[in-house]
Amino acid sequence: MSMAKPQRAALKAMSTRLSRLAELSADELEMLQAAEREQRRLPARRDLLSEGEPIGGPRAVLSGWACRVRTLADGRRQIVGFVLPGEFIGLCQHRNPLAPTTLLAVTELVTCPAPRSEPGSGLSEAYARSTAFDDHYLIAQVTRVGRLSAYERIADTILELQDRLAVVDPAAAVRFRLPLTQELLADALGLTAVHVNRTIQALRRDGLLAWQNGTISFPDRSRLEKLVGYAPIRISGLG
Amino acid sequence: MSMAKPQRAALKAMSTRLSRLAELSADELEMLQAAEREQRRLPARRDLLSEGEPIGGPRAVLSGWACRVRTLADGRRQIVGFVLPGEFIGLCQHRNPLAPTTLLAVTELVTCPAPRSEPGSGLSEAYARSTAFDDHYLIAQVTRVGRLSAYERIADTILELQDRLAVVDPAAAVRFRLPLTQELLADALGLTAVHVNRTIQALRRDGLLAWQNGTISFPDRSRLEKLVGYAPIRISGLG
DNA sequence: CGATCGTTTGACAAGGGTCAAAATGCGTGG
DNA sequence: CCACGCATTTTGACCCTTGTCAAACGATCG
Repeated sequence: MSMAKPQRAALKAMSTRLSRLAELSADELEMLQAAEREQRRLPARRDLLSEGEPIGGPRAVLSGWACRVRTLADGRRQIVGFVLPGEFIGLCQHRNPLAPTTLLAVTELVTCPAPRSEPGSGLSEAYARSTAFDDHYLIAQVTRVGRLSAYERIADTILELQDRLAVVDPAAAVRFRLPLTQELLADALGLTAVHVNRTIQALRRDGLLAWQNGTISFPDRSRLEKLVGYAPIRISGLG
Repeated sequence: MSMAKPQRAALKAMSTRLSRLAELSADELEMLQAAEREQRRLPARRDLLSEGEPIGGPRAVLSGWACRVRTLADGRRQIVGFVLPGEFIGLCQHRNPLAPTTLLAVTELVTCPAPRSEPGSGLSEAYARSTAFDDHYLIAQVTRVGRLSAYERIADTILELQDRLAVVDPAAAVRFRLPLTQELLADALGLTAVHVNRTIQALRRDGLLAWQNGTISFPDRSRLEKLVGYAPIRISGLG
């Protein structure tokens, strides 16, 4: 096998997403693109970071999926959230931070460093907005797991994931690869894999979800949104 | 009854907590104490802020409890977290932020503005650490609601609340007032009030929880901690 | 072509929800 | 001090969603 080295397609999820989050200067854009060339590659199913461990500098995911996991003493697992292309790991304002969760590569992963920003700059605004989105995702996760039925949880999650993917890859708004096993979904949703399986079948039967070979699409997205009360996230006014 | 006007004891939860989170300069401390005199009082059971609404400047809670709520279209409610004395509302780095949750006063509430900090200052480090704690609380909340049994959820929550209260009020480490109805607890834990009630009775029967007239204590805290796998939060190394 | 991982199915169990009513507590006003 | 009204807690009976255990099925990979 030919490991590592460069790859053909340029990966630019970080700069793409950040420039949608705020107005960036030409300098900042260039800096980001330079950072995107310092890639680090990681095999699937590997921990990038363990809970309680000191965090290295902030990094962005350029391709692949990661998830943030809490594992209990008896082996129960809760996935607290996913990290998608263009999103960040370890964005943190204070000194000597420790990882609040373990970070697990769901698929093979390409990451790059997230450059430092000047206070008051466009880039720092973009980071701040990214952080605000992360916050919303966590809040949405609490609500999902706390108050939605299994049926609603699954739909709501996948709807959110589609929106997040589409920020960086417009094609995802039509259909997208979901690289999750039903067991991972279960761990994210506070369910068991068996029940996730049955519930997905129900969604399919109801004509609300198509999931073939790991590719997702929604036959009638707006009906589904209404049914589970999904609404896209807004973090700021005048935006 | 003698309502309102000033109050006897000086409220200083904000400066107390912040100075435990980082080394503050004398100037900063003074600024905080000045801010603590600009109090705003709010009756219990009132919204301070609604989901999706523009946020005013950041504020701290000086006394009383608030909670962050998501309400679904059909009336289901999820409490995403609590805000205790010394903790913040609307700490946010980006411009024109919208509230991600509704903010509800659980008890009567006294708040004050949270002064701006200079980048790189001790105060800004303290804010950053406070934010990191908020993050942890949210992550813990996901894990609780996603993977713990009712019994564990209740214990784990109350243990966490005790630790958080004790930051500002050492006496809370022995026993403290929990101003929550069983219904509020239920909405926080993704349970029903009826089930919360039965579960609390179980905790009492097991000699793990004493709850009389709204005052909580733990007859054997370390046993309880082990039983539910509770561990205090650490956000940073060398700290 | 076995091994392994993920999905699917079935039968059954249990944790927690629902509904309804009784009991308790508490602030208000007489 | 008592009486009322409301909110909260408590109890009981029953039900439903989701979990558990086990096995079969299907893909993918050395």
